[in-house]
Amino acid sequence: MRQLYLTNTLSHTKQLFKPIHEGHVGMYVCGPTVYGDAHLGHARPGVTYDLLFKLLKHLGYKVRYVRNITDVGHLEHDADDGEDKIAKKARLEQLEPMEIVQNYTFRYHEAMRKLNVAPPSIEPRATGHIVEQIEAVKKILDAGYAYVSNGSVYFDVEKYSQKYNYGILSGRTLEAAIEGTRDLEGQSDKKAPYDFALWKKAEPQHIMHWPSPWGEGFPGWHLECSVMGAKYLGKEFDIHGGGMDLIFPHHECEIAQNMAERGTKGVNYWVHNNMITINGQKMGKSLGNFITLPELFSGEHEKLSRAFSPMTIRFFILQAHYRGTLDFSNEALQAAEKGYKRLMQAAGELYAMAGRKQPLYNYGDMPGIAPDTCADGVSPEVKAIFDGVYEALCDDLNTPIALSHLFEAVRLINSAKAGSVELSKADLDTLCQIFDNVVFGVLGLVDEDKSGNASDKVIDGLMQMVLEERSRAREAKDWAMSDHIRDSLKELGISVKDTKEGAEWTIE
RNA sequence: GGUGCUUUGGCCGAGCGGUUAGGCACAGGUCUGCAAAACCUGGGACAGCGGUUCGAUUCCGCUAGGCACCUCCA
Repeated sequence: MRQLYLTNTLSHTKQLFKPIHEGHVGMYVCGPTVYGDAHLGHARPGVTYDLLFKLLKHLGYKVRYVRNITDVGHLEHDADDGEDKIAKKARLEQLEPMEIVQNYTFRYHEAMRKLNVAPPSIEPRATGHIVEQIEAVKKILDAGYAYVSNGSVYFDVEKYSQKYNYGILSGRTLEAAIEGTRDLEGQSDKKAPYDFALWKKAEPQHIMHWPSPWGEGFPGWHLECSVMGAKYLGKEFDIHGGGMDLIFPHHECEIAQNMAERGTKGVNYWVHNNMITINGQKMGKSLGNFITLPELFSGEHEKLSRAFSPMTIRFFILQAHYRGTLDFSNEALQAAEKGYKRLMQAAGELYAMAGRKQPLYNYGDMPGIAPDTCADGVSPEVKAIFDGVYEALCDDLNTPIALSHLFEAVRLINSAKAGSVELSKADLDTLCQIFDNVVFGVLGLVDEDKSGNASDKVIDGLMQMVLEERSRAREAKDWAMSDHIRDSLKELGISVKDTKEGAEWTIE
């Protein structure tokens, strides 16, 4: 089995990944709070952890991947009057909170499916685990790291800090926390401004609440991930992922809760993806500079020059390393689209040359386990691609490097087609294996032109007919007719290319 | 204010103590009725100033710009 290295936020270094139980991996990722459509920023963890999920499986691990849906407890801000995001949306739209949750969960799943992000093994919801969360609060209270105040329960950060390191993940000190949050005084139920809520009392007008030993209320946001992670993956598990903006306070609080409740930090490897920016600034709901995924797919947004397909978005994300920021622009997406199409085009050529059928992996289907070495008899160029791709992926998910090797493969394939390079059967087989396993498998790319439905067959037939007519015109040197057909098709968004083997066409 | 990150060719985006990442765009060539694609070739970069080193884009310091977190955010 190949060795995988991951950057662990906890140790600030790249570490060899070793699971707790050999051959098995438990992975938890913070999913969305479903009070609005997912935007481009949400696509990043979606794709990144889908990649990690698929890579782990491809490396031979049995993976349990838990990604939650936050449907309660996520407040607008930390003050006592902070309103629950779901409840607020429900109030504004005059809907039952669960209608909001249902609608946006469905739409999130739709967007993820289009991006070919596989569904997780388990997708738990916070409201489905109120009982477990109440139990956790009790344990933290019993352990002495929380206090009840006016119907709410707060985590006692100062008490915790006497024994443990609050700030172990984010690198923040308690002093810094004190400095940073001095403002509100007297107004709060909290003993200290940096304490965080485990359970919040529901005000009379609050529409989401459950009974508890401390009165009617709802769980604090940080608690759900601690509780659901432990429930489905155990008191200690391997990987926890999420956006970098969740490091503090969300994940810091999670560790504190874990230590206080069960005496373990809970997670061995913390993996964080960086943000997508727009004009150099973080794309985010609060800044209002976000573009939702449905908007990207349809092109209906003032900042978009046109629509971009899901695979263009996926490729765009894969072209950057997950720990770096990635800047959105129409130009960058157009470049990504071209690169993606070039890769797919070459894939089609490759399978045709090898006399194989191109696989259409979709939505979580995966090929087999990664071979440790490539077959004997392949050329040095192909071997370099094989090794380079796997080394890059196993080196902290370095997809840009993996893609650069794959574009080497593209050049080889095209050169072979042009006749300037010879590829042996072993070479073709190995390249097919790489495309099967990595391009369509781990990277999760789908050839959008070839993954069509029944109506595409009609189009294929029509196109064949039209191109035969054009071919006849060309044989008769009727260039006017020939060009007229090509131009007319162009207007419909279909481009025709004449090659030695006849005319080829693609939909723009 | 505190903590951390970052500055790479026209654009996006890797890497790294000595040898071309890659994609997009651009220029020339091959091919072609024309075009497109493809292939070949090419230019052009490591914010600035010092230091360490035989040698720095890569390490250190300073300066300037940018960003993130410290409220909710993937």
